[in-house]
Amino acid sequence: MTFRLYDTATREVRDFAPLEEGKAGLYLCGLTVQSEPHVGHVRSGVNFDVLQRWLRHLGYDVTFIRNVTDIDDKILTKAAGQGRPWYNLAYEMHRELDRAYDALNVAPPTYEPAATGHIPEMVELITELIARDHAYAAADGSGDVYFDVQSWPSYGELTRQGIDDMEAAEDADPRGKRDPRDFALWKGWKKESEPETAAWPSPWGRGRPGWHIECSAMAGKYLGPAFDIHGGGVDLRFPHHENEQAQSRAAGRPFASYWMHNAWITTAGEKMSKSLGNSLTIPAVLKNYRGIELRFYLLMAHYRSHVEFSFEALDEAAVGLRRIEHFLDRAPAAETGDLPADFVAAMNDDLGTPAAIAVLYDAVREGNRLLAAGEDATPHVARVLAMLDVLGLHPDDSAWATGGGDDAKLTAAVDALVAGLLEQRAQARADKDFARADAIRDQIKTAGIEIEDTPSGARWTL
RNA sequence: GGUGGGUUGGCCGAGAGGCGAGGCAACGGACUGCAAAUCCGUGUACACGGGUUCAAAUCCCGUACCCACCUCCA
Repeated sequence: MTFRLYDTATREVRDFAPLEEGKAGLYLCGLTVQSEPHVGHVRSGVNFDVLQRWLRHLGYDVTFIRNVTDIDDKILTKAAGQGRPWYNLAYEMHRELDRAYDALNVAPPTYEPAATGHIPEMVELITELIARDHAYAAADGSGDVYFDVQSWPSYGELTRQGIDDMEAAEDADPRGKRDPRDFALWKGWKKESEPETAAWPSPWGRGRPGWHIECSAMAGKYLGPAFDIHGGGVDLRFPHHENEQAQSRAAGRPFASYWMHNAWITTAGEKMSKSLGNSLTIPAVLKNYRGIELRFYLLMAHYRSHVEFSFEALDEAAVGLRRIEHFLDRAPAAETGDLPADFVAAMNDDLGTPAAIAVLYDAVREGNRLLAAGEDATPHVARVLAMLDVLGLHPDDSAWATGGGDDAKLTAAVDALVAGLLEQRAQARADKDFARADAIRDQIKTAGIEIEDTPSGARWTL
């Protein structure tokens, strides 16, 4: 059975056929590091992390490039408003993003290039485009360089739009554009409003890169002129990905074979954005939820499905996850085993994580049934661990071991205290003094600790 | 105006012509001193109106409503 994935360009699920046998090259448009990451931002990170893990599981040698955009209008404006250097803001938010990815067990890519580190590659690409008559330096002396969309007949092919049907942005400054739909490859330095640190030398004067060119340049540098899969959020299809493809192909690079786009996470029916406040930033959510719970929640929906975020749904996901964890807690330890065929089929079908999780629950239920019957559930434990592992949800994964020493010490301390009380309760139960036994249980419960009686004695959980 | 997507049970969320994915909640049962945990059982869901078909949530036509993108966006 082969891996199949939905390709936005062809609008159909297609067999994955890599350019080079046994290898897979992935490029994901990462974030513009201008504010704290929120739940919506990390979705593509988690989705592509699952893709990366699945391709590796299938035996592919994966090269995964996920960029960071560390210079753009917003960063400049925001940093100026805060009275600090733009690079300081971008760097801080980049570190914040790394923490969010770590908390969700999003494995690092092969490399995470930043736009500002690849100015020469972009200049090179722009030069090539000018030489091929697909780009031009603005005649108004602004130092801007634009891509000439009229010079590229297949412009619009990715999103199936004809140039004539596109609305030109009403608020777009026409500047030196030949056509209002031409987009900036290079933005000339505006001395009066932009810091000199945000301007790099180029054949067209000092300036900074347009948004789209960085991805074409970096994908080209690390993955070559042609690579397998390019991904990002649906909003990036146009203009970002359309432009990336146009400028890359116009420069003679075939570019991506498959395009993957994840759907939105909205709140109150709206796109998440800074205007909705900070309650949904990753640091805020992680105050009340574990990273593994958020990751599980994100994987319960298919990556191409729109998700209406709610804390109620996140709570439900967390409860469901705890059932899986509880099974592993009480079942005998086992090594990670093989994946059930149904799980593999679900994942091979365009990363069908919801169907895959259904298989996971089937294994948990059957394992619990065997445990209740006093039979050997080891094979089911092995299967469950294998499935969790490939989804990045393995409980022993070091990513979940946050807090470190203090947490462990605290757990040990609580365990000692609760153990004493449980001993008293066990004695009371042995004496049939159930009133006293229940009083002890209530006392422990008041502290937020649940007691559960098992054949081998009582156990506690927070 | 152009392009793409959506509407599934109390809730979340899969599926894409024929056995009711799965989860959460609820109810009944088993187990338990009582619980908890666990297991077993319980639901006649597919926006609306037509059509095709032996068979439609799934295909076709139409209608309604919602959303995204159209050069800042995960």
